[in-house]
Parts: sequence; structure tokens; C-alpha cells
Amino acid sequence: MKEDWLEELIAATGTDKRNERQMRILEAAVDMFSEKGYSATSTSEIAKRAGVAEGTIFRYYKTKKDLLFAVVMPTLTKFAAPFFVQTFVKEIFDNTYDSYENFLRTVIRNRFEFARKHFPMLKILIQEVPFQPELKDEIQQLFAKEIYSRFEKIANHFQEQGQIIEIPTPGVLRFTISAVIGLILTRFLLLPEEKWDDEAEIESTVQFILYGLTPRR
Amino acid sequence: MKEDWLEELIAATGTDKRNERQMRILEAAVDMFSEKGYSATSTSEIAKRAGVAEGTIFRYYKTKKDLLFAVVMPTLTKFAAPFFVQTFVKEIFDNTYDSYENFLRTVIRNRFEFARKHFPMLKILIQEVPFQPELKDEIQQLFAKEIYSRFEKIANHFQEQGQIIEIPTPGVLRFTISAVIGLILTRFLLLPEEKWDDEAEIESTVQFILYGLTPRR
Amino acid sequence: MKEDWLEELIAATGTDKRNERQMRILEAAVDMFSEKGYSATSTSEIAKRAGVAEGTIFRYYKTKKDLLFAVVMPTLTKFAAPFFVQTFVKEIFDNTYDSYENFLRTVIRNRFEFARKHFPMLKILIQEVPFQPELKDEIQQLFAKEIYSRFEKIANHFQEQGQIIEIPTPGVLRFTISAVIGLILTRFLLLPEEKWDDEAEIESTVQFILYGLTPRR
Amino acid sequence: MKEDWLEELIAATGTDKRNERQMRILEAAVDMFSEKGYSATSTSEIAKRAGVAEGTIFRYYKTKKDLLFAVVMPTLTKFAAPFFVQTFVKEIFDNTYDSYENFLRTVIRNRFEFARKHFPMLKILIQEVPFQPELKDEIQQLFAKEIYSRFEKIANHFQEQGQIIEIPTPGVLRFTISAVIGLILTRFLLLPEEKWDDEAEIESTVQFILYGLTPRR
DNA sequence: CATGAATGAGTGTTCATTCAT
DNA sequence: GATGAATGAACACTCATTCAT
Repeated sequence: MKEDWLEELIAATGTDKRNERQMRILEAAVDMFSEKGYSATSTSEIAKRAGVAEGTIFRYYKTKKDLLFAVVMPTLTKFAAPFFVQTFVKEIFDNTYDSYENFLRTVIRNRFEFARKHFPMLKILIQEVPFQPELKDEIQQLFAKEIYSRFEKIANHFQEQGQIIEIPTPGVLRFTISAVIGLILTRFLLLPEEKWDDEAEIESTVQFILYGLTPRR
Repeated sequence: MKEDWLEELIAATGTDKRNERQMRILEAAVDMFSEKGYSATSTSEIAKRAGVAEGTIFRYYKTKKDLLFAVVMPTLTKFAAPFFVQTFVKEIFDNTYDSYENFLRTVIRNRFEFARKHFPMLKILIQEVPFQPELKDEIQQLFAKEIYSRFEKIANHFQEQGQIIEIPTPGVLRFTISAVIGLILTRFLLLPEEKWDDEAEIESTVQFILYGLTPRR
Repeated sequence: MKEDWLEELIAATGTDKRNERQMRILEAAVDMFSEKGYSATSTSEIAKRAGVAEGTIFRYYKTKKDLLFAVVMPTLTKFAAPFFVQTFVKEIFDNTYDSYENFLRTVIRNRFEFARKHFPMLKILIQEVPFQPELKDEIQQLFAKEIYSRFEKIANHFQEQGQIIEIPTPGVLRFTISAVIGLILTRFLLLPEEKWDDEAEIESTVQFILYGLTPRR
Repeated sequence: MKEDWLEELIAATGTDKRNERQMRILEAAVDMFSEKGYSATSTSEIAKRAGVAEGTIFRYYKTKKDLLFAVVMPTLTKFAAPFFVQTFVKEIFDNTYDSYENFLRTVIRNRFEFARKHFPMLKILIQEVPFQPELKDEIQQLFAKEIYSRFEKIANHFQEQGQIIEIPTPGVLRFTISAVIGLILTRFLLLPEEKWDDEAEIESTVQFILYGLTPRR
């Protein structure tokens, strides 16, 4: 059960053909890239860990970089997925989320769990974005096209309701994301061995963002 | 003037002896590490860019990793330096900072300018922390010993005054830092080519943190 | 025919799979090590002489030292092999060797031919023993376990018969070996270009040892 | 001037003009060459051990090989020295040595002590002779010119007296030297940690050679 | 004279990639 | 398809030697 995200990953690539070898390669690549970084990981290590011949990797992925993208792109899409779902936006206007607070809480909880599950991949993503322009472009496009516009609608909705302060959407988004990423990195990367009360941390983060965005008296 | 941080760097290493070659090596290393990442940069590239023989690098730095640390450690110290200064803390109690707002504004402005000046090095630092345990340890120690305790005093001071909410200091610190790092990374890494009104962004970040930490009614 | 020992060597390693490349590497290594010494020979020279890529060497032998041992160990075993054979000892008591003289003559002739055939390897062995503790250990073990005890039996046998003097076995062994090695080194290393009557030299060496060990009147 | 070790040699025989630095270098070189072998020793190691700058070595010895010869040649000469001395030969005919036995005992004792004292250098010599043609030539010349002819006289003298067998001088020389070298290498190189009764070993070696060379009945 | 910084060719070893099997 | 042997360029690092100080 613990590796079922892999199945999702492969499913997401379009080829639902469950190729066991391919899966093992991707799995091994995620482990190694996450542990040592992309450049510092050799294809022979990945092959060994995957239990396949080195040549097999290059049958599926022409270059090492292709493998990196194959590993990373599906997760990227999945990470943004909730925002794609039409219902997601609809629910807000349908008063499923009657408040920005509820919206925040739901999204943060959701993304926090996503991070817990996919942290190795998230780590790869964060590490490699600055060095892989295609990755950066992909992310920026994803953000600009899919996430930003939806978030804007939501933000404007609550701004009109007077629930959150009237600052430009990029600011709202940045503050929100910074706080969430700050939580996630502290929790899973910087101090993973500390004892955490995740619910409490999420709640306090929600409150911090909420008050930070509260209209000033 | 644009590279004067380098002089600082070398001064910080203790060798005030201006060794031009050493400087060129460090400069080249920062450039390349920042551009391609530590693992993906070869010592021959650094040598070429520095205009020295490859052997010369190893005269000054026994291993490539030593070079990384030589590049990164002084900046780490400098980054934490403001917090070391006694007067820094004193000023707060002497009402130099009569409010958390003023304190926040001063610190953020200061660190923002530091980031602008040292961004390449900051990038290296962020990239390599997850793969260099010694680096992570150094940072954690620096935090635990030098920064956290001072910040705690300040936070408690303003908590007693009722200016900021009574939540555990680590939370206060994390929210503050997350917002600042979020600003810095967005500004210099993710969207550096955008037109930015830095003053306004800093101010809005200050306000966000401030309200986020305001005691709830 | 001149390089048939190589086949033996590889056969001795257990892999009877005739790998042509591996053979060429070993052949080249023996040539170079023998000619220039282990330290003074570079893996690139070996690769060039073997007609393979340098990387190929390291596919078969993880390190240069591994290659040295791969070259040297089988010969070591072969060198001691005659002493392992049970019949060797038996024959003496079965009066196949009715005298120490006959025994000496047989062994010296035998080892002399071995030396002629394997001299490059013998040279490597002699050169590297002082610098490779593992090699020295291996040889000492081989001596202690396999050679010494058998020789002791033989020596004691002829001592009891009054054919050779009653001095401690190590002495008998040392005198014998010194004379043989002295012959071999003079013949093949120091003055190889001289005209030699090998049979006569062997015979005179046999006689020298024999009389040197004759009981004193 | 590829033969400047000659200067060294001459200096050694005449006024010991070598300054302290030069001596420290030679001493360090002997230590290191003996310990790790010539090729495996770096000039920087020698410099460090000698407590001088690396450049200083090259002021005295143009190349590393020159240093090797400077280290080794004087010892070579010294080793052969006893044979140069006229009185050495004279004494034999003057009945100072009334027997080959006494002659043998004196020489072996003498060379044994020399070996004990200079063993590191002897080791270097033995190791490097096969790879340094100049060294081999020098030794062969030394042998041919200085040692062989004197030894021949002595050998013939005792052959005429009927004390030793009438075989060609090279054989007599080889048997004698083999036994002595065999003793020395076993004693100082192969089993140096064993407990040795040096006097007894020398004596038994003398007897072995003596009887080995005794005229056959 | 002595130094040690500087060099660039060379070291042993690893790498991503290819390709015959 | 899958393999793993083979490659040679690249890697981090060391070397003997030079030369300005």
C-alpha cells in the first residue's frame, strides 16, 4: 500500500500498461534522486537498486534527464490536480466552503497529506527546479494557467465578501503558499525527527494565514 | 562594487592576505555552483572560469567539498551575524524598537538586502543543505545557539506587551521566516525578471506577518 | 605457445570462460608490471597495450591493486602446487627418490623450468612482496601451511638416513632455496644475455647444496 | 649533467661537504623509498619528512631519479669498498687468513653488519636494480672491475691450496653470495620479527658454504 | 640559497550511453 | 525486450618540476 503512488504515477503518464520493470526503475530513481540528488546519482546505482540491467533504463528513457522528467512530471501534475477539478471551485460558490478559513483548512490539510506521501519526489522537484529550465517553465505554466486563475476567483470571492484583505492576488497566493511550504519543509525536511502534533500545526498555520490576511481595522 | 562580498568572504576566512588567485577560485566556484549546482559542476570548469590551473584549486582546498564549505560557511556566519550583536537585542528593550512592527521591518529590510547581495551563495546553501549533513548540522547549531535564543527573548518581550499572539516561539519564528524566505525566493529565484516594487512588497510582508501574529479578539 | 601460461592463469581463477579481453588485460598487465614495476605502470598504458578501453580494465578489476593480485595470485598457487601433491611426498618414502641428491635434482630442475616459463610474473612477485602486506602474508601462509611441513618431513627423512646434516629444518630450507633463487636470478635477471649451460649450472648447484649439507666428518 | 650523482659520490669519498639540508633530504629519501618504493614515493613526501621546501630538493637534485642515484650510489660504492682495499687481498696471501673458512667468516660477518646498518638502502637497491639500467650497469661494472677480479685471486689461491673445489670462479662467487644474500634477506626482510641468534646463523652459513665448496672425494 | 605557489600532464576511477547478443 | 560488456570522455585529485620572490 505504501508505494501505490507509483501506480498513480505511471497511470498519469498515459501508458496504463503496467510494466513492472518500468515501475521498478522509477521507484529506484525517486529513492536515489531524493537521497543523493540528481547529479550525484548514477544510472548504475539506479539500475542496481531497481534490479534491472543498466541498458534497460535507456530503453525506456533515452537519457538520464528524461528519467528525471519521467519521475517528476506526473507528480507535478498531481500536485496541481485539485485545482483543476471543476467541482473544487464550484464548491466554494456553492457555499461548501462558507469561509476562507474552511477553504484554507481543507486545502492545507490536503496538500500536507500529499506532501507526507510524496515527500521524496517533492524534494527532487525543489532541488532540481533551479537547474532545469524546462521544469521551471512547466511549473510556471501550470501555475499561470491552472492554479493562479482559479485561486484568483476564490480569492476575489472572499475579498468581495470582506473576509480577506484587498491586496493583489499574487501577494495573497504567495503568503499562503509560503506559510504552507514553510510548514511542510520544517516538518519533513528540517526537523523530521522532532515530535509533531500535525493537526495543531496545521491549525495554527491556518490561523496565522487567516489573520495575516484579515482586513485591517 | 558588485563583487565586494567576495572580499568580505575572504576576510571572514581569517586570511586577510589578499590572495588574488584564491579570490578568483572562490568567485568562480560561487558562480558555477550557483548556476549548475555543486555536483554538476566540475573542478575543471571552476579552474577554467577562474583562469587558474586545476591543480591550484587543490592547493587551497584539499577536496571539492572543502571548496564548497569554504564558499558557503562564511556567508552562513554573516547571515546570522546581526543576531550575534548584543546591541541588536538591547535596542529592543531600550525602546529603539518600540514595536514588533518596527523590529520586523528593520530585520526584513536588512535580510532582504543581504539576500539581494548574496543570492548566488544563498542558492547554493539552500540546494546543498539536504545533501551535506555537516552543513545542516552547522546551520542547526547556529540557529539553536545564536538565533533562536535571541529571537525568543524578543518574541517573549512583545508577547508580554500583548503585541503578538501567545503561541510557542518556534511557531512565531517559522511563520516569520517562511514569509521572508517566500518573498526572497519569489523575488530572486522564481520571478526575478518581473518588475518589483521591493519597498511595497517588504511592507506588505511585514503587515501580513504582523496581522498573522496579532492576538485574536 | 609462449603465452599459454595465461590460459592457465585464467583457468586457475575459476572462470574457465575464455574471455579474450580479460586475457589481453592480464597479459598486458604482466608485461608492463614486469617491465616497469607495479607503481610505475599506469592503467592507461595497460589498456593501450591490451587494446581495450581503460574503463574495461575497471569492469573486471575494481582497482589497480585488484589487477595486481589477479595477475600474481594464481602463479603463487601454481608455484607451490607441486608441494601440495601427496604423491610428491610419498614418492620419497617409496624410494622413488632414493637420495636427497635425486630429490634435489628433480625439484630444482622443475622449479628452474617453472621460473623460465613464468619469469615475468616471478619478477613482479619479488618486487611487490615488500610493499604489499597481503601478498607477503599470503606467501608466508602458503609456506607455513603447505611447503614447510612437507619439506620438513623430507628433510627429517634424509637426516635420519644420515644423508644430510642435523641442523634445524629452516636452515636446510633456507640454504637450498637461496642457492636455487640465486641461480634463477643470476640466470634470468642479472645475466640473461650470457651463454648458459643450464644443465651444468643446475648440476653444480645441486652438488653445492648437497655437499654444503653433508654431515661433517 | 645526468651523472651528477657522481659529484655526490666523490663528495662522499672526500670531504663530507654536504650541508645539513642535503643530508636531511637524503635521509628522508632513503626512509621513504625503502618504505614505499621509489615510484610510490612523492617528492612532496620527501620534502615534508626532510623539513625542507619541495623546491629545495630540486636545487640539489635536478630530477627525482637523480635523487635516487644520489641516495643509492654511495652505498653501492661503500658496499664494494672492502674489496678495493689493497691490504684486504694482501692479508690473504700474508696468511692473515690462513683458510677460506676464516676469510668467509670475516667477510660475511662484516657484510652482515653492513646490511644491518644500511638495510633500508639495500632494500632500495634491490628493488630498483631491475628497473634502472644505469644502476644495473654500474653494479655490473663494479662487480666486473673491482670485486670479481679480487675475488678471483682469492678463490684461485685457495683452490690451489686444495681448500676449495675447482669450479669456475663465477660459480664460487654465486654460491657464496646467494647464501649470504639469502641469510640477509631472510633475517631483515622476510622474518625480521623472529628471534635470531645472528652469530649462530652466520656460523652455520659459513659452514654450509665451506662444505658446499669442499673438494669432492 | 631557500621557498612554496603554480602548473598542466598524468593518475586511478566513474560515468552515461551504445550496441551486439 | 532485456542484457551487460564495452566504451572513451570526464571526473576529482596528485605529480614532478619550474620560477618569481
